[in-house]
Amino acid sequence: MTDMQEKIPSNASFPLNPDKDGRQIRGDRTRQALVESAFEEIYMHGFRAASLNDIIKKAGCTKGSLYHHFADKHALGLAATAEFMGAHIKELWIDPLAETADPLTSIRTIIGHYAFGDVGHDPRLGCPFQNLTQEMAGIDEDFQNYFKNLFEAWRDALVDALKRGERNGTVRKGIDAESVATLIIASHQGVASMIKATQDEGVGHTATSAFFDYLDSLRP
Amino acid sequence: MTDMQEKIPSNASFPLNPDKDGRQIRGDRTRQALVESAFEEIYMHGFRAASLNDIIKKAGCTKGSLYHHFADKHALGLAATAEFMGAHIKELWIDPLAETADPLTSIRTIIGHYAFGDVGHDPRLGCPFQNLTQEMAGIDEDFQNYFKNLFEAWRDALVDALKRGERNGTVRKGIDAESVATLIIASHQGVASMIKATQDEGVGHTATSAFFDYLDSLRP
DNA sequence: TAAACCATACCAACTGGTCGGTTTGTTTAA
DNA sequence: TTAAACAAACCGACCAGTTGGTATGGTTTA
Repeated sequence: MTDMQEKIPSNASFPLNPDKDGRQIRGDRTRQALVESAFEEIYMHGFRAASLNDIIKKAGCTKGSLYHHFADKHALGLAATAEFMGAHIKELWIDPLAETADPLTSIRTIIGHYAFGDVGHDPRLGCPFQNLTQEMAGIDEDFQNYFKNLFEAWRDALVDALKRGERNGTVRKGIDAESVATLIIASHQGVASMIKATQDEGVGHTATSAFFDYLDSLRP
Repeated sequence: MTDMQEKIPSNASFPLNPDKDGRQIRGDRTRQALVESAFEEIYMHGFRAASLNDIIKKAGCTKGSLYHHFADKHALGLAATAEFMGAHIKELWIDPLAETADPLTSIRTIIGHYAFGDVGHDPRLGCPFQNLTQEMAGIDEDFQNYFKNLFEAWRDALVDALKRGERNGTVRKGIDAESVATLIIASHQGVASMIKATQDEGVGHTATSAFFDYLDSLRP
């Protein structure tokens, strides 16, 4: 259950050999189909409301396969979460921030991606991270820990980039990088939340305008 | 079901007559107990996970009473939502903003209440509005409409106050009041969301510091 | 009496999870 | 080169428990 979380991300080399249907890769394919359909069902209905029967239907396998690969629903959900959410935050936030010399511009670009809806998910369905976080926080320790770690990595990437900006003169000196980083994430999450609440993407554009002004206020 | 939404808020004059146990007020009392325990259960477990059996147990009545007063779970949830959430937003935001001459200071005070946890709910359980919004938005039209209206009233109160501040010189002229108001709500919701996600109230204090700086940047 | 109010027993649908058994691919040994 | 032995992968009927909701009859009050 706990080692599941560490085991999942290491499936990078799939498909190994799509032609030969060996025992190993057949199992891997079933498992991958389960994880993918689990993520979709969880994203659309939430973890608790996601039905295992629907998940296996979408994955094209049966209960037996599911419980061969995963101990229980909890382990499946954790696997799906780790595989997709971690990758999303890493690709869209952590990696771009890691080396940028001008963090405020980078952040503006990233937020712009969200505002214009090319981040791979329907904004009206909410941010997957936000959705699951709100549902599972406080009721499941394993999900809780995963969120906490992911959030810390996210915020640390922002803090590092902001401090780098302070040193090279693209960010006003004297700001509290941790505080600003936290507010940036919170604002972003909040906007996603409001878009979902109102089912109106216009809210995102409206808020983004003021958010960009805020970013500018952090310039020297 | 739809008229329920309009019927609920007009119970302002409760209790009517606690001494005389007439038919009318006996029913009102049962109904009120149901609405209250429904709100608590929904707040703690979410709407879908809230069990009607638990609700009637906490309310001290039975299924018969419940389905005498409400058409179904949906109507009960809507009633509880309208009664408690609407009142909360009105008391904490809309009323104080309605007449203030210095909106930025008022907003700072309101956010301060949340940051120091004296708003009547455990921050780690999340904001009730935020919780329900995230769960029900996009899957239930009636809840959706209620959220949309409440959010608009909330934002309008902020916009009016900010424009008033622009006129009387407590707010910098030339800001986009709608945009700023939207970002303020989003930030606040986002912070609540992050506190719940990390189960760490310190996040609120950290983010609030940067948020106060942002408010100051809106001064003349 | 009539109507509002409440209690109990009950229902079909669905939940996550289990289990005995079958299929399939690999390994071993003759 | 076969065939036996083995284990991973898979199947689907089934389980107990819970859900929201209903049917029906009794009680309280105007």
